[in-house]
Amino acid sequence: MSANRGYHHGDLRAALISASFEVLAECGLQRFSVAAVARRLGVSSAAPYRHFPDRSHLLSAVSAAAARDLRAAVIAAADEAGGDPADRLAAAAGAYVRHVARTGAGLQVIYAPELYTLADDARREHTRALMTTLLDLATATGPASYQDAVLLVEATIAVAQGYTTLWSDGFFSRNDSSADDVAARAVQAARMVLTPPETGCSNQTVRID
Amino acid sequence: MSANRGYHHGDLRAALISASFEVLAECGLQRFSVAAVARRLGVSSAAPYRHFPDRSHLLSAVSAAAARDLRAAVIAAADEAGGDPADRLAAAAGAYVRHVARTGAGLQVIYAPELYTLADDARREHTRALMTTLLDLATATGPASYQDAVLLVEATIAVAQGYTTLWSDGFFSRNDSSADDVAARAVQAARMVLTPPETGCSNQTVRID
DNA sequence: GTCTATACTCCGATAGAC
DNA sequence: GTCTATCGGAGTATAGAC
Repeated sequence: MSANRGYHHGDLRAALISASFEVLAECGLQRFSVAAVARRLGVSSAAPYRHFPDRSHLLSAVSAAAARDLRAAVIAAADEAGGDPADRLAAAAGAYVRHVARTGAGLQVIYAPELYTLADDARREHTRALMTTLLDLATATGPASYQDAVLLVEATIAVAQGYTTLWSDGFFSRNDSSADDVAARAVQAARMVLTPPETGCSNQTVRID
Repeated sequence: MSANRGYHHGDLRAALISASFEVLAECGLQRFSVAAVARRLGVSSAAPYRHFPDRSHLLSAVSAAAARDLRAAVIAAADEAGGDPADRLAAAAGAYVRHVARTGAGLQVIYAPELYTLADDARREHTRALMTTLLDLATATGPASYQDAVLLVEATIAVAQGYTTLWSDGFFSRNDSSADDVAARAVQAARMVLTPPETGCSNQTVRID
């Protein structure tokens, strides 16, 4: 995995995907460029095109990897959250915030419009699995219908994405809020969106601690 | 300002700001360019630089206008929402979604990192007024502290921004969901985040109706 | 498989004519 | 105040050497 002598990488393809996450985390999708990824790896700007026909195909591979990793993070967070279905779904919001803070590859990347026309079965499969996982978590909370389960997933993702955007756009002062702080706030907010207001609700306002 | 002659605009400065919103709505901040704004107005790519020293200063003026318009929309939506403080704050989320869908200038533009170093008193004043308005709405819901009011504003904006991003990134199928549909969902979700779960809560899951 | 070199496009910004 | 013309830089992508 290290930079090698001469000019060769052991596995430039994998290295390109990995480095793409770093570029995304630092620059965002807006300023993502194949050239920047190549620079980061110390290879020429032409080298990536031996492994991906164009920028979109690289991004598609990144999207697939991001969906796979995010799904794993969501599952892990849900299992850590315990048995309550709403807690488990809300935990997915926290996993999302932390994942995007770390990798820079959120829904903007995973569902980037420019990838929609691309035929990439691996990516399709990973994004489908991610959505299935989220829908399963939502269904477990006992919505009245499949439609409602979809709305619950939407709400959860919207909360997570909202806090993520606020954080990455610098709306929070970076010094005051770590990614984990923001993730905790997202979980709290998601939990409230998902909570049928009846028994055992203790919070009066949105709080971190 | 000046008279119209030949290719001239009466007020190119104002026209540039207005056209910037259209470019933002179509391309997003990522692909926003001074050149595209000029093209849209049928003027040369050099013309904007007679009115703004550089791209950042144009964006700063756009940011100020966006903050002013968004604040007006928030106030109007709150007044329409009636007397309940939580309803009024939740209505701000809907106003935000509709505003961004229409103008393309959300927090990513209003609080764009590249504008932070710029000294633009007009913009500062408008963004400050917007935040004050939101904090006033939050304070009216009776948070335990100023800190909590800030957190309520954050939660409201996060929900609104989340639904907005999901919509603009094509996560919803455009055919199934209009901007107003999405705004309604955002209001519903925001209302639940803001609701202390005690009396009179009827919704079991997130619904539009 | 990676390099160098290059063609092309787009953008930001400036200079000078009118 | 706007135009034409132009420079410099960055990015995508290709061609051909090794």
